[in-house]
Amino acid sequence: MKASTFHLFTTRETPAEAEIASHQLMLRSGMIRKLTSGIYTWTPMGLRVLRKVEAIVRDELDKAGYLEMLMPAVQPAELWEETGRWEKFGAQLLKIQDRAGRHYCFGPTHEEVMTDFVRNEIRSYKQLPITFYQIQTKFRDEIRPRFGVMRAREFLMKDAYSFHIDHASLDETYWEMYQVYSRIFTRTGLKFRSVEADSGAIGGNQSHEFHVLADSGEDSIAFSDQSDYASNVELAAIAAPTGELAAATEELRTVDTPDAHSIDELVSGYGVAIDKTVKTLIVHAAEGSAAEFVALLVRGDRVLNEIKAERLEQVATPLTFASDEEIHNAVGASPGSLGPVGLTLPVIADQEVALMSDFATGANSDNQHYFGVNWLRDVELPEIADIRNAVEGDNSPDGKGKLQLARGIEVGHIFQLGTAYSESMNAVVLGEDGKSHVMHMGCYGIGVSRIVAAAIEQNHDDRGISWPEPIAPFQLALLPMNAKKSHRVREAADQLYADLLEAGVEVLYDDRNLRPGVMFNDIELIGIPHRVVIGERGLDSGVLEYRQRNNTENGELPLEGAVAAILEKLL
RNA sequence: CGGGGUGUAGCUCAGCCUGGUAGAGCACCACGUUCGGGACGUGGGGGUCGUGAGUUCGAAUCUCGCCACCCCGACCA
Repeated sequence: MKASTFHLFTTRETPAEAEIASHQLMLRSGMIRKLTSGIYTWTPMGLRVLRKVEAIVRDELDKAGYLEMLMPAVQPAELWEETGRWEKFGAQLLKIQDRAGRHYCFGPTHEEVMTDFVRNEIRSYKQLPITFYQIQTKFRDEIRPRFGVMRAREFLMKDAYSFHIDHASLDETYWEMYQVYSRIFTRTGLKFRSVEADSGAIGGNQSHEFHVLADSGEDSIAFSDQSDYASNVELAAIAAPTGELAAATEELRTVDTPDAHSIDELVSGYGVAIDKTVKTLIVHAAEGSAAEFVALLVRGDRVLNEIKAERLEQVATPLTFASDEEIHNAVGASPGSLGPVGLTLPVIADQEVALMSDFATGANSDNQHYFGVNWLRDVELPEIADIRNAVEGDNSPDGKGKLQLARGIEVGHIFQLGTAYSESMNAVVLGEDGKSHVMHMGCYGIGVSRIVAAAIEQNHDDRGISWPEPIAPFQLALLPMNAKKSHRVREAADQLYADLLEAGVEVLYDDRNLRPGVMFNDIELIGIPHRVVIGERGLDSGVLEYRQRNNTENGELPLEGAVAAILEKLL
């Protein structure tokens, strides 16, 4: 490809709207342009990368025997009403009407359409298992689109759905897909990690996320330093801390704390160590409980894990925090002054809290706290549970090692859906026993456009993008120096370009007749992995200059037999 | 959805407070010089100042409405 006709839409300045590196670099390198909030045009350069990722995904899925198809982006409301998701999906569902006033949505996902197709076409267990996939533009009306294509409203996604006669078959395909995903992400050349994930409200019993590791990632993942355990931090269980309840060394005392309405104020205003504070959160109790509310205790510097809390049988689903007014009515104090001592509500303490001694907590009376609180002596030890987010250094739940935290960008998610959709949509097949069986389903997503952004987050420097070779828009950039004046350079470059094309190399030939600095900067910004420079100096001594994008040293290649030498350098 | 901010040339921004002929740098076009790490000179094209009302002799500038975009928050005791 010649740069003169391919058009590079690079810019020197960073658009003000871009915050993170990948967004800035995608704009500056001319890969994308914003049309409106969360909606982007892919330029020829950007599209090349997107297609590279897509090709890897498609190739591995095809090899695994899964079947590509293409479903409509626009879907009728009736299908979504069958599963109840027309209402449940929420504001992210883009609803549209045709001229007759009929209701549709722009598909954010395709469980309904897929299940509808399969229930109409698949009749017998003999046709199972079967897995279909598509690579298609999705639309989710994100609450807050940001970071360019990383969290866009319109995005390219690979979604796959598998159908099975029973759970055992689903489980088999699920783990097969897990392996396929591992191969896909390995092939992209990105550092990634698969983690146990929340199977969430959809139900099902298995779910894994695949994360590209990057410091700027929106998700936090926890993994053991001594085993294979890895999990979304939201889900990461924490093994109970070892140790005994320490003996009390302080007297229980009531302290007037008119300035302390939060843990931070308690710590900064009254000299309490934050790991000697306990915060008390009041949530709604499960329906049918004796009490209306439940108190949850976590250490002052910890964060309640809502997924874990919601799983407690005493706690209402979905987790609902009591309002200030409800707290006042139930306890007689403001939210900032709550504590377990003298509390008449059921109390559940985080396992770490249960081992604390001499701690500070609200006195259930406004403007007062108890200091020097000790379990057993001052208040009965409550029920204990794991209800907080994991932090670095917690015990790994598999009993091996400590947890470490890393940031990740979720680029893949696999799910055992079970019969959630097939049941509500009556997707059944005849089994070997001659009876109807509700099909078991799995669904498997990959954020194709997000992978592009994630790859940049993981692979860039102050000069621009540095693509992993498998997804680079071009393998090689060919830069002639002063070709305008030097016929020798021009001819040598033209010839090498033709030879490289002949050899099947994806080469970007910068024939724009620009000053060298401009070409170098553009090519480095775009992030092409290999670069060959042809100049008068080299021609005199029969060499080409060669450099890799992630290197700052120049090397040389012989002009004679240059193509073969270049091919050696390519992946 | 709540809070904050910004809309002026393709991009980054100044001008607005204190109303009076719309600016800079980059980018773009022409010519010349230059040519191994974002050159220079000369000349030039390009903006109904987001939009609608209002105030005023006069509005980019003041007032109000609307729209768009960006940021923060929606784990708080």
